[in-house]
Amino acid sequence: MARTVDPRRHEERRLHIIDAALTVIAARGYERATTAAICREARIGSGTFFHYFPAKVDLLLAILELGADDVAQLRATVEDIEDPLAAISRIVDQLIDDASDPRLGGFVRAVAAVMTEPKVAAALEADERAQRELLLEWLARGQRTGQVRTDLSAERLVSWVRLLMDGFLEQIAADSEFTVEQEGPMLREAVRGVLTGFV
Amino acid sequence: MARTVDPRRHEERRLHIIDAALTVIAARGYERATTAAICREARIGSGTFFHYFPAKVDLLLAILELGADDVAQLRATVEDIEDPLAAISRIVDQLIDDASDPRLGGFVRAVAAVMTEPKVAAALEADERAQRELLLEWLARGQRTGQVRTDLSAERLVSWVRLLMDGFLEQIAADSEFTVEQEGPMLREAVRGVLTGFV
Amino acid sequence: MARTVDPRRHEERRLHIIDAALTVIAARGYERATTAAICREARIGSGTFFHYFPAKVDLLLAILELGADDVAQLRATVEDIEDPLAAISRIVDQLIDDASDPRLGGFVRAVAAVMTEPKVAAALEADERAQRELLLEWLARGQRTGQVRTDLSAERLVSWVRLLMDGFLEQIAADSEFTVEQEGPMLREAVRGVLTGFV
Amino acid sequence: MARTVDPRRHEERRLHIIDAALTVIAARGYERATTAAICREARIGSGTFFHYFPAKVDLLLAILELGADDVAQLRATVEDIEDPLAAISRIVDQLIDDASDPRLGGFVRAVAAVMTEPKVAAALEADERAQRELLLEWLARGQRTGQVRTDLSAERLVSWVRLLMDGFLEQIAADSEFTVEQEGPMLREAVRGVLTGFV
DNA sequence: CATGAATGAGCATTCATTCAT
DNA sequence: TATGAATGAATGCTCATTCAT
Repeated sequence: MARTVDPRRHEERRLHIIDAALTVIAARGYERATTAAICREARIGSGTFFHYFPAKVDLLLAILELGADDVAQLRATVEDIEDPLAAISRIVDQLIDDASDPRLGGFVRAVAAVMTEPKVAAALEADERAQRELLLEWLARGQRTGQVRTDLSAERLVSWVRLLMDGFLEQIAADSEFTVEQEGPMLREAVRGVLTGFV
Repeated sequence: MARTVDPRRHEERRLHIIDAALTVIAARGYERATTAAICREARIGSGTFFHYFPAKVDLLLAILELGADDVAQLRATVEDIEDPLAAISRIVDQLIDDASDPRLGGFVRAVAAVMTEPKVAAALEADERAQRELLLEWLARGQRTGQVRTDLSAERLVSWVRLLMDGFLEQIAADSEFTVEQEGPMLREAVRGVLTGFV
Repeated sequence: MARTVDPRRHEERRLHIIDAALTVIAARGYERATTAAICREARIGSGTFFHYFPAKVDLLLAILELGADDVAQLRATVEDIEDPLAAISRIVDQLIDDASDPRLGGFVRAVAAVMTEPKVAAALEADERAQRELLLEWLARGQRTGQVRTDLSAERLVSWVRLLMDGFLEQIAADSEFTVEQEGPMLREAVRGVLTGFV
Repeated sequence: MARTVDPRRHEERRLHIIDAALTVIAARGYERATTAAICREARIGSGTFFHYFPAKVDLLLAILELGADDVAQLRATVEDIEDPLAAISRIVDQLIDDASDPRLGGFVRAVAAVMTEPKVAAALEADERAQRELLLEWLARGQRTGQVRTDLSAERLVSWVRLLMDGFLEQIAADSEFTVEQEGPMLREAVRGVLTGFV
């Protein structure tokens, strides 16, 4: 009668726990998101939790992994776009889309606070690098086509686009008047302003 | 008639602990900054810590209080400036100055992760409000003088300036290539760009 | 469908901890009965302790609860007795029985020292009230049948019976020559003396 | 200019601290009566406290010492009385007098809870022994004169008188309706009842 | 003498993790 | 596989006591 794992069910449940964790971590921060609270939210026993994740930190790592996947997918999505500025716009749109999940801001804050943990730092850095690389390619291309200013290095421009994106997420999280719907377009404008120079 | 408290020494020591705490909290985050670690950094006994702060959270509150004082002082500093854009520039310069302390970024992250705590949330909101109000006044004045765009409300513009400032701090903390010296001028430029439109 | 809680085992373990606590508290007093000492006595880990009781004080409350149950049971036991004096005698016998547990005296002392704690005070008052009420009913009945003196109010008589009972417990605890076996009968006699007057 | 101790002032202050301690200990119990609270009550600095008492426990010991002195004084007071029953009555009266200080009951409870401490146990036992001895002498004398029952050993009778006295104190402390004024005479009656047999 | 700042041992409690069922 | 009872290391905090002024 011993049936081995149903991988589908396993993955489904794993994602269910991740989703619950996202909710709890975004609301309380990583340290205050106790495994007990996550299990309650996910309606599972604590034992089950550790069936799916060897340790609490691995749950965080799994979420970051998912983020890395998203970047890979985004990279594929924009691959076929011709116009560099359009591609970058698409990347920014993706952030705006993601920011619609009200948990994202809180989660990003939460993760930032655990950067000490070497494993988290590594995962985060990989994520960061992937995102920067994606931007870097399109910015460099834009510079080559003359659509993006060249008085700043592509690397610096990446940092500034990231600055806008991070700042955007933070404002969304911090200020209830600052809504994705209203400010999303402004973000696009600001990114374009940074890339073309403010004049 | 015995010697009683020397308020000077008391305040000095208090600031010493706060300084040590700033270091540890910035490096590890609030939760992981154990009182033991802070005491070690400050070279004091645990009893001494609680002699100066009734609870760990009050230390955090004290630091935020210091931040509120800084805002008040900044407000006084710019009071006499005539040109609104110059005043705003001065405010941005202050941030750039503050950001030279490499701990600030980590500390801001750390605080963001504890916003759950009602007392911290209240203090943070007060801080935030003070900063926004200061900006708001000068932005509104700038709008009246026609130096600042008026197609966006002053409130929204405040949010965008804050977005740039928060994002700047985050990049400073996250990216070692992103230095205050090099990017400070760019921040001023970006703020001006936001306020005048990126035409 | 995994095995869930076995309520029987849970209750058993809970009582085991309570029993250990009774020993330690009686010996050292409540404050000096550290949770660590109780855990050692019960041969459990500190985590287990707090698995069964949310806080140390709740353990004390649980013990007092048990006492309240005993009073309820005693009330039921004497319910069918006809003769008021016999019923009161039965109540006194119960105390004498309980006093055979050498820990009782120490425990009573220990509890008395924690009466500051509001929750403890409330529980203790409830206990006290239950005991007084039980006595009161039978004393009043005894007064109506003429077996109990009526020159003192039933309430005052209750206080005096309680005085004897509390004093008895205290002597048992304090004086090794004062044994339940030898002095129990004398207590019965003294109670009867109080109720009928010492002519 | 160095003047040595003024013994009068020293003793005065010492008693002042003891008085404050009595208040605090009676209200909170010994463990919860922090030295800080006692110092606050006595309006002295914590350093001063330890000038007068080497350790907190020594304060308790000093209070018990005072109790022992009272017994000695009581012994002297009754020395000249002829009638044993009158002498015993005088001893009981002393208790009733002492019980007028509403702190006594709480203090007795508090001390009972610290009996673990060997030094306290020793002091308490000395106190206890002194009181018992005083009673014993007069009870034995009463037995010899035929005024006190002889079917119980003098030692047992002592225990019973103590039982009444302890129980009286406890009721005073526990029951606000049970007042010294009203119940004092009843205590005298009860003691007499115990000594002569309840018939 | 009087003071209170400084100390650290000791305590209650939390929480990630293990494991028998 | 899923569960939750059991665990103990780690943490924030209290408080008696010391000592320089």
